[in-house]
Parts: sequence; C-alpha cells; structure tokens
Amino acid sequence: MYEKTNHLCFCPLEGVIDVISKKWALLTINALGNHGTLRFKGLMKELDKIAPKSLSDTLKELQAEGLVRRESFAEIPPRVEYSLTRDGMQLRKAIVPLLRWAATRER
Amino acid sequence: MYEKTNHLCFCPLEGVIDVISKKWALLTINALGNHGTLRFKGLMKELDKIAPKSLSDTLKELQAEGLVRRESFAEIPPRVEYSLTRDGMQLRKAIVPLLRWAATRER
DNA sequence: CCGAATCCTGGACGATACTG
DNA sequence: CAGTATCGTCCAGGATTCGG
Repeated sequence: MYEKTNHLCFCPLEGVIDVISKKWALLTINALGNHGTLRFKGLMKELDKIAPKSLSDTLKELQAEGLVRRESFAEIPPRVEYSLTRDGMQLRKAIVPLLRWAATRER
Repeated sequence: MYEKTNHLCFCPLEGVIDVISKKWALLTINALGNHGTLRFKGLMKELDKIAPKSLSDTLKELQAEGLVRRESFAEIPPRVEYSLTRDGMQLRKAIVPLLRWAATRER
C-alpha cells in the first residue's frame, strides 16, 4: 500500500500519536531527560504552571506506555521519583531534532 | 533558569506544541513529505479515515504556521494542491527520528 | 464531482480544595 | 509531600450537509 523507498509508513503512529499529542507529554519527557530524576514537585516547577491533575494524568499515561518509571519510597515525608525508562530515553532522543527545530522557530 | 549544557530549553516549544500536538498535524506533514504534492482527496486517502473537517482544520493551521502551501487552480473540476513549504520540509526532517521510533514500537 | 462550512459530543485541561 | 476529588470549560474531531 505504501512504497518503502524513502517513504515512512505512518501506520504505527496511530497509537503513539495519542501519547505525544497530549499537551504535556513531550515537555515531561524532555524535563525528565534533562534531569534524569525528578519528584512530583520538581516536575511541577519545570513544567510551568501545570495543574497537579494534568501532571498526574500525564505521568500515569506515560507509565502505562512504559515510557516513565515511578519509584516510591516509604518514608516520612513520602518521596516519589520519576525517571525515563529505556523506551522513554529513546523517545527523548527521537524528539531532540524536533526540539531543535522548534528552538530555531523563534515563535 | 535552565542550564545550557546538554539540556534543551523547551520554552520555545510552547507555541509549537500547539501545532504538532494536533492529532493529524504530523501525519499530514509526513504524508506531504512522502508525496511532495497532494490534493485534498489524496490526503484523505493517506490519512486513514480522517474527517474532512479535521483535515481542513489541520491544513489551515499548518498554512497559518507557514508549514504548508496551498495552490488552487481555477479549473473545472476544481483542483487544489497542497505541499510543504521550506519550513515544513525542515519540520518533516526533524520528525523522521520520531517516526522511526514510533515505527519500531509495534503498538 | 471536490473542497469546505455547520452542528454536536466527548474528553483533555485547568482551578481549587482536600487527604494519606 | 504527593497526589486525588470534584467541578467546570473549551475545543478537537467525527458525522453530516453545503457550495462551486
């Protein structure tokens, strides 16, 4: 159906689009990629004025997709750390060109 | 605010996110990149079961962003051709790694 | 016949308050 | 500190219909 010369079959994108097209997904991935590990509050700071619920939702979806790992420590006060999985890091690498392109757009 | 070593400041993304996070934007960019020039109906075929309105909206936004060029010919029957601008082509290049990553996800 | 406008609904997103 | 509960808003996106 699709030629396979220089063309990219985007069929597999179907499922992934729904992930990366979420408003905060790429930002979150990038933030975690930059810092390696972040706590909930840390992410709140990085993602300017994101609502707790939005962050919570985003993290849950990214976990479900196997892109983000969550580690919670049974301490007082509680501590939860988020980081990228191997898949997540690959995605992060894949979006670097996109980030660079965006950075040069000046808009 | 952000270190500039290996980190990527995602501030510029703000505006761009709104573009690429539209469900069909990247697919459309990619389809046009693959074919060079496509008509409305051609895009409809490429983008599996997209609603006409969704495509219309997407194309308008991409035009407004200067990523897609629209040429209409005063013929009978009417013909309208869409293609990528130079900016659009650069974006297309920037998302290739993302598409490849998506393609390997098998999900 | 091809391209686009209208109408409507679901879900993403946000604000705030609250709990373990 | 790390979220959840709840409510409300808004718009992307799908089905249908219109215009040239």
